[in-house]
Amino acid sequence: MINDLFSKGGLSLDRLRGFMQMAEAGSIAKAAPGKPNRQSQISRQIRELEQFFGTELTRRKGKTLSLSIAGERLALLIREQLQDLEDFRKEQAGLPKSFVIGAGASVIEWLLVPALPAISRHLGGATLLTESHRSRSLGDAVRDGRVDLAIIRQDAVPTGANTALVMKMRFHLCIPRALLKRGATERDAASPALWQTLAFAAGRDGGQTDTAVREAMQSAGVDFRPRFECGSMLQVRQLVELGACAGILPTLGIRGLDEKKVLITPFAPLRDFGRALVLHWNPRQMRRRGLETSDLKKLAAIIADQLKA
Amino acid sequence: MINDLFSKGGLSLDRLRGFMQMAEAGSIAKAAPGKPNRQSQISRQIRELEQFFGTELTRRKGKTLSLSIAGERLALLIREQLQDLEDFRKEQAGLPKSFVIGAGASVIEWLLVPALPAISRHLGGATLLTESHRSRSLGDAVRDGRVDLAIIRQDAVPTGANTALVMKMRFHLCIPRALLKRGATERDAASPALWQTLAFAAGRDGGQTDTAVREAMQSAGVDFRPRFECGSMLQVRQLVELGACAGILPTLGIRGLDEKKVLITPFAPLRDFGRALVLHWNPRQMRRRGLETSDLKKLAAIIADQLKA
DNA sequence: ATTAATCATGACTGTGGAGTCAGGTATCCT
DNA sequence: AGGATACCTGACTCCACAGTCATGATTAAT
Repeated sequence: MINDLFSKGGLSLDRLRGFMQMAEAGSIAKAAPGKPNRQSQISRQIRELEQFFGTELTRRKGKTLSLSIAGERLALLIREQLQDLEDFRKEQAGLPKSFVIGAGASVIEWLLVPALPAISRHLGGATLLTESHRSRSLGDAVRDGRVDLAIIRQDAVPTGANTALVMKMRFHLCIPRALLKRGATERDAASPALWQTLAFAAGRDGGQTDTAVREAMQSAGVDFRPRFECGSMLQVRQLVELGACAGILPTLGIRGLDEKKVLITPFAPLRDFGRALVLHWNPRQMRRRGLETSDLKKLAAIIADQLKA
Repeated sequence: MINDLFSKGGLSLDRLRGFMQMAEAGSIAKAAPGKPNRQSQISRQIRELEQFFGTELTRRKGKTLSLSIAGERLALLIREQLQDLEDFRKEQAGLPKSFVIGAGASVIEWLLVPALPAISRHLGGATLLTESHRSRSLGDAVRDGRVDLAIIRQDAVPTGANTALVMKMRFHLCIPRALLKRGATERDAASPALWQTLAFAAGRDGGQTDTAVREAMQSAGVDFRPRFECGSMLQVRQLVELGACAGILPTLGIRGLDEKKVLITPFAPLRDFGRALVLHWNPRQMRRRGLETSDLKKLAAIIADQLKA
């Protein structure tokens, strides 16, 4: 019976919350940065929960802490429960729900942010939180409910299900005309020999896109030594826009570039590298939070529409 | 964000539990019988929760209390959450889960109890709790998770889904041979004229079975005045077994009756009244608790097998 | 009108647990 | 080796909340 839960002490919402915070942050220290008192408290709360449940919820792994199998399950359970309570509270108080949407930094900036008002509208005025993550960890975040929705490359999603296509991405070579001879054409721009002489900006985030560009250059025979190596594609675009250098930008990144000032042409070596960007969700999570598959497909369409505007 | 839940006080597991107890019992008084102190506490806990959520969870209905729409939802939510926590605890502690199985009193006695060991075995050694309910309220109990499984007449289940057939029930006229002339046959027993002269025992629980029997007698032209009117069919069977009177028993109730002492024959007026007994469950609830549809169908088969033994 | 339920409220006490501080230990980095 | 980092532990304080009792308000049953 449920009353067994209360027959012995050691269980409280605060403890569950403390444990969940540690689970989300990945370590106690990150869960309470700069607050050593709270750290010791979370440590104790976890120990008390472990006593209550009679199981190790955590495993020492080096000098840091990670979750055991049981801990993973409990963390998932607690997040769902607290979120259900919070949704109930918000609904009763007449407040909008809030959804967390994750994507890479450039996708957020170029695609998601412009679409946020329309998304919120379709979700009944929901509050939206954007979170920047790497593709890899986004899948995990969706799986265990830290992120409600993700915009992510299709190949980074374990299964093809629970996704709706948003757009296909291609790569474009963008060269400020100031760096070219007067009257240069797209044909001129397609020459690797030219690329070798140009100053380039490139990402250096170690992500798939970054790697692909570098490999493509290599196999085109270019000794690719970008003058600027940036932490994100956003910075690459800025440099291109300034006319400081050339760059390879994904479809999303060329919107708003002035074709009079920048020559934009498909980047041939990555012509077949086009990847689909999809909206990804956790079906169980979405069902709990009141979104049907049809809502999600509509959301994907809304985001895709953003590109046409 | 989930942290909003903790930004203001007034939420605690104890309060949620107090509210849920009231919700299950139907009133504060029933939730804490004979404990006026606990009563006042639950009353206060509910008020504090209402303040926390900013909603009325209860409605005064006469001198007693009932749940509002929001209250119903919250109660359902809390029961699920506490049960999930309890399941987690049990699992981690290596203890078996516990399941609540509901049915009518006679079904429990005649069908369910003999099958309990096999059911427990199939559920991995689960602890089983039987609960006697009327058909009508069983449906509700399954719907909101107070009862995990129910054995119930098919026509008492709102939708045909979420059920598996256990058996078909028919009605049998059972007459102690001591009340008949020596050498009486089944044919003799089928005469309404005889019925009129026999002492009968009948249920008087106002249930569908009871009503059907009385109506059938009436339309057979019998002025049906049972000598014994019993609260349950169990008592009817006892009286028949004692040889004190005749009775109409469902298929389940004739097992173990000594045919040498009791003449058992189909009760013709209710020949087409046969009703299916099904195992009924709440799919959402069962998914949460780790039972698949296939498990449940197997359970129904296990219970059905009980009849052959 | 009287009585009995049922729930609500106020005024407490006691306690479990959150919050805080001060070390202590193990591990990693250089 | 020395220092930084991350976690654990013990010893407290303080408070929110469970627990208890007495009483009042409303409604139902007789």
